[in-house]
Amino acid sequence: MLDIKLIRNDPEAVKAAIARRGEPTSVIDDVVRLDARVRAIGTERDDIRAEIKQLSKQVGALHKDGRGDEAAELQTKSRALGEREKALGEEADGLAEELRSTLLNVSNMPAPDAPDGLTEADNVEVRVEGHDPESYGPHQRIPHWESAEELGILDVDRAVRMSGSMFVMYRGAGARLLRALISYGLDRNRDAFEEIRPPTVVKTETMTGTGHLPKFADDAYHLERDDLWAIPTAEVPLTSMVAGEILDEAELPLRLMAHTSCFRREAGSAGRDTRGLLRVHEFDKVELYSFCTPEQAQDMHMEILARAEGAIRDLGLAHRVLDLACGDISGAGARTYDIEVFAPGADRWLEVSSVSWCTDYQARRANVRYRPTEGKGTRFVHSLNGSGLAVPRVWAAIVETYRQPDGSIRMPDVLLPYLGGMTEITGAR
RNA sequence: GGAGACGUGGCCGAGUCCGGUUGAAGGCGCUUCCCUGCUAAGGAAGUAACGUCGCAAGGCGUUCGUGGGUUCAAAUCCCACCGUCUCCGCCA
Repeated sequence: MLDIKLIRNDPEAVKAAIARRGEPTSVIDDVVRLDARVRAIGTERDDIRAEIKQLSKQVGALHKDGRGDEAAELQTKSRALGEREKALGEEADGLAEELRSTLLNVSNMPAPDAPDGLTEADNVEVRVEGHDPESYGPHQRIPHWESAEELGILDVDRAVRMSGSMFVMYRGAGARLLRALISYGLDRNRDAFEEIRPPTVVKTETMTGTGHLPKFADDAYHLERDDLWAIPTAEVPLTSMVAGEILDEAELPLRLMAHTSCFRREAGSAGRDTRGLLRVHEFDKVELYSFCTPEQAQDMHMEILARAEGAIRDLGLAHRVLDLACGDISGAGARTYDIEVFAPGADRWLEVSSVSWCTDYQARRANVRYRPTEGKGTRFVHSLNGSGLAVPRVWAAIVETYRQPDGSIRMPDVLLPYLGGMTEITGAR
């Protein structure tokens, strides 16, 4: 969430920033109004509390001296104050809650240099690499859901039978390729990132802490009996890892990475992208994540982008980098770059990574701070995240890009160390 | 799943039975200063976060796992939840 003090001091600037996303700015006025009332009532309540504390001390002293009558008098007075305090308290709490929930629905302010525009059509293409539409042979123009099924390395029908539509199953060499991609994705970042294997199922509290609830409840899987949620991304447990903590500046930047399954109901996109691996309910992903100081954030954003893009580039996949327009940046982000690979068979660009700089927006909500080495007090950290490797779509792009005229699929060189001598896929085994 | 014990500041650890200047003894750690040829030892002072008011000094409030309740007053009493530990059962 946004800094209430910033809104208080300069509501117009905040409104201007929010407007760039195409979101209504009237909520800012609501926030300012609520905030003023919360503070006014809060001050009054605090004064009464202070008075009650004073009286209570006196009561104690009087009892000790055996002056019960005088004490009883003060008690009556204090009791009356207590009722007033309670009433004020309820009002203050109610308003504070309203303020908080209003504030939670305000998205982060886009970075000043994020491109203008409200839709993905306004995204700015930063660069394209390795893409030449003329260069693809007819053998590469076969969508993976056809070629992979034919080779027996992807089995959608049976997965659907056991789990429903939009679930998939990899088999044989296909499963091995998937596993190789995960190891590859983790290993190439091992120089700087700590590998985490977090739980994939978390409490309601945890999902709420990262802002995935209540807003995206419809998009997440819920285990009702135990009131647990399947994570939509490793971002959830990674953020929660340090939620509420105060870090030392010396430990920053904290770099974390995690491979997990990610679960998404895709409630809003039923019927779209249903073929093959374009959009699935459960997928593997290697997530890169960092907490750092505001000063380190810019470089860290570039570092994560470079690492995510590097992984795609070294796999030899055609790809492009987009600088997202304000209106297309997700709620917590201030600046986001997307990486899309080109899948020649499906004949379309597939988003495989979204690298976001969330400034202190997430940290404020999760309450992650750090203690500066110089100076006193605490500051909120900045958080950044990006998919290091979203497996299914990369898998699909490899299967399509590396398909040979004879129908076999050559393996990218960088994956060979993970494939135990398998240089091509000619069948499931 | 059953039975029991427990959850206090950066850490260890008193206080909880018998509620009252206890935001919390003592210790460790850390910071600054003194002493000292250097280091160690020793001495002195300081050492939570957040909110709010204030130019500031500082005042007030909140926080002893979390949330409720009782009371003039709660770390202390009651309830619920979360978590940890021990024993038993079960089990990859």
